[in-house]
Amino acid sequence: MDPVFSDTDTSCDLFPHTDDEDCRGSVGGGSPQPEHHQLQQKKRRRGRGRSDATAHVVKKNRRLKANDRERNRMHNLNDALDALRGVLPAFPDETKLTKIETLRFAHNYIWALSETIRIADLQAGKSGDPPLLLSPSLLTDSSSPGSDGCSWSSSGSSSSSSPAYCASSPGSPAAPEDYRFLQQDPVFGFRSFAPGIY
DNA sequence: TAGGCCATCTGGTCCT
DNA sequence: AGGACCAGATGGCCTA
Repeated sequence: MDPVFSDTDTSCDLFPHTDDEDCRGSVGGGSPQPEHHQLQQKKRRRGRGRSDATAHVVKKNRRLKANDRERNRMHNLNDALDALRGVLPAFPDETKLTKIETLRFAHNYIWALSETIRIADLQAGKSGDPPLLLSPSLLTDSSSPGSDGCSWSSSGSSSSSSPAYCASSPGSPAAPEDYRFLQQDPVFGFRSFAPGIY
């Protein structure tokens, strides 16, 4: 971190006019010189130093404003991530997804929903039945890998729009037979149910 | 205590 | 010129 612009900086940066000499007195000073020379140097230093200090203050203020904007920007980003967490299936232990987990999970979640729709449409086309979208039976097929008691209810008691908690694995809706290629990610575990994301 | 996650600061770059 | 975006650095907190 640049000590010059750190927030814990001395008043020299923020209030250069309050203790002018203390702040810049050491710059180039220290060596014994004749009095008028010292005075001239002091004047010169003062003139040059003031503009330097002014530029310094301007720079510092700009930096502080930029820091503030950056902070707000990151807060907005975090708010968006929180909103995203809010629409993703929750986890039984209520552990908050990390940022990277949230993004990966959202990616997988969207992918899984798309697959669900695609497969449902295919099945509907074969049988002539009306399209079956997000069927609970489709998503909770107990024979499918990764489905160990997870339930998904679009009209259940838990939530009108969110899938219910998974009993032992976080979040991911159970996959039908067609999802047999889905595998647990060694790192992400059940939270990852789409291949080839990384 | 090491490692992961996070917030914040910072300087660089690009865009308006 | 100023703002937005980005990536690196740093330090704090938490957990295994």
